[in-house]
Amino acid sequence: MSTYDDIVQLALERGFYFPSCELYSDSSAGFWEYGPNGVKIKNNFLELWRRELVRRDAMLEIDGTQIMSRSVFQASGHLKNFSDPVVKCTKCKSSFRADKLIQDEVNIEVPERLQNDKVDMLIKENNIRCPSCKGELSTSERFNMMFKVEIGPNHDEAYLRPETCQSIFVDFQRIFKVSRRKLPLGIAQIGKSFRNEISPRQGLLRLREFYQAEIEIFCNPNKLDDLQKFESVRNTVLRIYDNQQTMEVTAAEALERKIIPNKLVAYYLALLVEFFNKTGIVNKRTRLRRLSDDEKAFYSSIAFDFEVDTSSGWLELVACNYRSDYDLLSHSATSKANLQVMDDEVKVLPHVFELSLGVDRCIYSILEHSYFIDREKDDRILLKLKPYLSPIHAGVLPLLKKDEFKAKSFNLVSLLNRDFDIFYDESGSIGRRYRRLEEIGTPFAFTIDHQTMDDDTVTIRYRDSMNQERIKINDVHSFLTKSLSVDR
RNA sequence: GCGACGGUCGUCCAGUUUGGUCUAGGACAUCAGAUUGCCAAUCUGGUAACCCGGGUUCAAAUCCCGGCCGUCGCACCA
Repeated sequence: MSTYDDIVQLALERGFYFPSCELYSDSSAGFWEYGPNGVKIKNNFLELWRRELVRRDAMLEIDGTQIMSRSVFQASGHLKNFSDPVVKCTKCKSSFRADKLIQDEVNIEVPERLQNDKVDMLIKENNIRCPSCKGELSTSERFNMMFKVEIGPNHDEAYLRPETCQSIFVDFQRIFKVSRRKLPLGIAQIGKSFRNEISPRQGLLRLREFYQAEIEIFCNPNKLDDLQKFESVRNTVLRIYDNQQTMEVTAAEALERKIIPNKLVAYYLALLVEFFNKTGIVNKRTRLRRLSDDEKAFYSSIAFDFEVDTSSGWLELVACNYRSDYDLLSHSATSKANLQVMDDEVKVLPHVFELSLGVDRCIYSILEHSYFIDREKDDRILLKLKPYLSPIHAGVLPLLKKDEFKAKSFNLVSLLNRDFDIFYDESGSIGRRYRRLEEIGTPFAFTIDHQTMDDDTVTIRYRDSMNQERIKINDVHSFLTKSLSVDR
């Protein structure tokens, strides 16, 4: 059984995540729910993201709507670029990209944005038939990866956003005006995005409805190397993959060797790497892959993918794109608003460097890199999650199911449960209870035993080492506070 | 979306070939009780499933058709 299967099984058994609407047989692929443990680890992950990126760099966070008007996607290019003409064979039901099919069959250039009836005409004129069975082709239809929704009684056209960043671009002007901030300015957002994938697969790795945590850095394109705060990350080691090889260089070296073109990009890539070093994802199994020209999105001039090695290969977690002025320019043109801002007495249309993170993929990767089977100890399964990411911070367990043990336990629980995620468990043997806790990554367990009755100390048991120590009940709260803090 | 294979308690699996024995069985997990008292112990008892819809039949987990989901391959992935 592969690690992927292990994780899926653990997710199902312990409520990390599971298929949406599974009670009903008409549930669709590509939709997954986070269960109780999954929500907690996701929240903890996002709080770490806020800490290490948003707060550290004094970014501003917003929360935009998921439904956005048609014009937004006209400006962003999604209406045009996100939709393909598709024809189906009436006989064998195969479907084809109409523009590509015509191009292949008749060898003429077909513009992507050709009207449906023109496509149909071309197919008819050239007598194009199904390439696999020679059956007759249907008239063409548009397949757009965006989910269309209708608003109000007039069915006004709108869409579920296919990426969260559009909210940031359309909100930029107001935020910049009212926040009294200067360039460069990071605006961040956590939220859901929606893509009508043709064939979603592999659980959390490819979803139709998914979480993104995006950061858009608005900057003056003439000042990309004017960045004092770069000094704080100049020695941060980046693992960069380029030309089929991975090299480890500091941020400063990467600049000197022109692997990264400017300080601004280098600084944010370094922040991102430092953030991931605190997630429990193994550093040596990550890389910043420099994208070649033909892999880049059309709007991107500099592109790195932050990737992680998983049991199903290298997986893209964060797309880092220098989008230049593509977004603000097109929103400016479509909306007729002037989106220029003042920077040092000069009017400038900001450029954008983007860090677009796929939350669900990160959660999966963290689970996979944390999953261990302890062959020394009866093959116990444990998730070696960072304590601050764990869905349960600590267990509170009475050694015996006696009233005085329970009473002491409840006291301890009430001392802790407003500040930490605590699980109280009195059922079964003590060993079994420890095993259940460590399977969901709980780093500590406090056991109320006979000695507790004498001196108000409890046993603390550590997940990874299984070691035990005694600690005063009154010190437990500060112990947890200290143990759950994130290293600087 | 196409093709191949699959879908049975929370999880994994048996049963499907040859319809009736299935009132659907086991293991692990879970719950209650007993026992033990610091690492998945033991005993007793319990909860819990044939993916959905239609068809064939006296009778369907089992055969047929359609749908949905999953795995893999192809295509797709701004």
